[in-house]
Amino acid sequence: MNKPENITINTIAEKAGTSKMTVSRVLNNHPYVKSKTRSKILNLIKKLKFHPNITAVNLSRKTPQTIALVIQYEHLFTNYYFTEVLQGIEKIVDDYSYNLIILNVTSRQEEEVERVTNWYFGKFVKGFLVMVPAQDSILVKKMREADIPFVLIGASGGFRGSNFVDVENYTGAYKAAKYLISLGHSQIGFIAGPPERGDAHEREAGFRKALADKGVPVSENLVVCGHFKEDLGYQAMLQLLIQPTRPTAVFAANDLMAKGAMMAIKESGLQIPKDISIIGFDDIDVASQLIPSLTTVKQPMFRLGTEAAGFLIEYTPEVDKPLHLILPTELIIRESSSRIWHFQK
Amino acid sequence: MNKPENITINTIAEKAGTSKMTVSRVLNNHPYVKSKTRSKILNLIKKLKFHPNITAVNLSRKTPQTIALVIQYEHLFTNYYFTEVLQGIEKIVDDYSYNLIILNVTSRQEEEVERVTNWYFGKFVKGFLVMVPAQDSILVKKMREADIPFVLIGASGGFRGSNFVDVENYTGAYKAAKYLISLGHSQIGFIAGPPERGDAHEREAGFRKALADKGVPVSENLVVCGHFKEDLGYQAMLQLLIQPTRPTAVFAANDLMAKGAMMAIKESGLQIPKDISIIGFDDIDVASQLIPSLTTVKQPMFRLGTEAAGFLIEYTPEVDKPLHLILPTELIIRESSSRIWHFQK
DNA sequence: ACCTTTTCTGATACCGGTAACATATTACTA
DNA sequence: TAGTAATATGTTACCGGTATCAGAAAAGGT
Repeated sequence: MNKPENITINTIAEKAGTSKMTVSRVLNNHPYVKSKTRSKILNLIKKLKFHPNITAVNLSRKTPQTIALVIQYEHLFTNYYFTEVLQGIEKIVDDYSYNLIILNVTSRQEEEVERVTNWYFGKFVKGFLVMVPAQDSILVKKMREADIPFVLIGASGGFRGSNFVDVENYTGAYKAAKYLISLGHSQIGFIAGPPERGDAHEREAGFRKALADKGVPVSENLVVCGHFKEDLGYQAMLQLLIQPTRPTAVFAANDLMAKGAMMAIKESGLQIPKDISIIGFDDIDVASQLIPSLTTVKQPMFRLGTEAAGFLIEYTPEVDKPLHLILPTELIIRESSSRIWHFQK
Repeated sequence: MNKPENITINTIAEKAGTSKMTVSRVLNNHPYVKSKTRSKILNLIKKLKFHPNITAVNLSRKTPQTIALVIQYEHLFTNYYFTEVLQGIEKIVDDYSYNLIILNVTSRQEEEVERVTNWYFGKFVKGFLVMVPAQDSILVKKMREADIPFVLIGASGGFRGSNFVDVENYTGAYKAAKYLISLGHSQIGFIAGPPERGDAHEREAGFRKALADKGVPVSENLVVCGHFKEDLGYQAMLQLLIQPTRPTAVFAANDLMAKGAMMAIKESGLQIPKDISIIGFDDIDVASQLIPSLTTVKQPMFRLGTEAAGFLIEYTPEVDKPLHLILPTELIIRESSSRIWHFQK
């Protein structure tokens, strides 16, 4: 009758001839264990393939050792940089020996909200990292009402009471536009993101402000929306190309759209940056691999993840002040932008 | 000194004047509770906002009530149908009152494997649903070695010993190609997926077999690779368009590439389906919204999720036989395909 | 050599639920 | 109306760890 071989901390203690408390100390790297005892226990653990029961650990500790990341898969395809943020999160989670679970939410159904918050109420997670674009998310609303610890990633607008990490969308866009102007461009197109999203909105605002500050007029027919999607960026560029005053430079509110736009430009027989300079936002992986490589505004995506996760893990209610962190963006100049080449029209 | 208000099952029992066992029975819908007692307890639960401690529940039950979905975000962008599979999974998980967590893996690092398997060894999850494209995944290898329950979704090739659910890639592609031939086409292009992926391979094989069976020769210059990506589908189509014998029909191994191909066709001034018929694979959401709407091979994606999750949840080791389920695909005829219009060349 | 401090180990209670069994109540049957 | 079955509730032990405190062994100081 070989029973199912359920190896627990007791099994190890028994075989090692110690109490289970000593085994627990070894597991948690407690200093007060004789090195001989320690190694004997470690050997047994390895030999018997013992793994502590996550659930039991969680139950006996006061605070959970797990955090959850909440994302909306539907929107993932415009959150291309998501992967890099996740890497940052995982780095920190690992450093703290925490666990990370990912939860998916779709729309704005009450029912789904509970499925998420139950992980907190059920004392399994310490809190949430929230990456949903919509500000009006009822999930976020419920979390605030219930005093659940959470950190918004990349959605600062309208949440002054909550924790968030975000990037300088406004300033980044401002810098990009200013840079184009400094290269001599004055007919500058803009491919905007989805108007309902805060980050998209801020980027457009930064763009407009830079032009205004420098006395460059914004031609409204050179501002088109591409909803952060590559194919719509392509379409948007086609629109810009048929305008009577063709832009000499185009600023796309994210790299994906910039990529689409570059394709449109190339197909129309024009050259980048000779005929049209192009600049993006995000600095996603492929930006540097495009031909020509894409000038863009780099978001510190990895750090977005580390900061958010670090705060949540360290967070102590009633002690910590809300986290309002806005990370700087950086203009990365590559080949797709250049000084205006010749006078047009 | 208002203490942190930790509401447990004991709190409820005390206030209700019963034992905590009765409360537990109410929580689990056990029939033997007087309805008056039941409603009194339910009211207290609602009033005090009690939520059972997930961790404690897991610890006292023998089997965990949670399953994990393992995905590879890097590859997500070619797994566009992922969202629909997920919905199927969530449906079942919900029906069984289970929980679902999502775990991300990136490459093939040992370290990551342990992070995943620990959820099982730590007795928190009953098993895994695995959606990683690579057959050579060391995660899958380890899971097999350790006898961890798991179900592969959409990756049947080479895993005869493991559980999997997949779709009839071969047959689906065969049907699609046969259909094109039946419309009178004989110069048929094929835009292939990444050669290292089993599903891509099967689709190509089905395509080739159909042509062979019907005595239609495969021109190798009409077979190009698009790696399941939209923009590469576009590029691939451009390739096909400049071939000396332009195809009158093109079969793309997934809808995303078909979408890109359609764009290329339209831009070249040709009409779909008048000049070129096009057909995809997957039936992703947008397929029916394209103009013209896309004829495609529909995968039962939702059901892929329900079957996999259902099996894993019901699974009993040593009793159940391995799950080898291959779901049928269906040819959905829409506007993008038609009988050959005129004789070319 | 004795006393203090530091290092090491164990006993016990507990985290918050559920399982299994026992007991008390009601309902039904003859 | 007693006797049995069905319904309703409580008791106890336990899931597998950790915290806390107490005690033992080793190390250090004078």
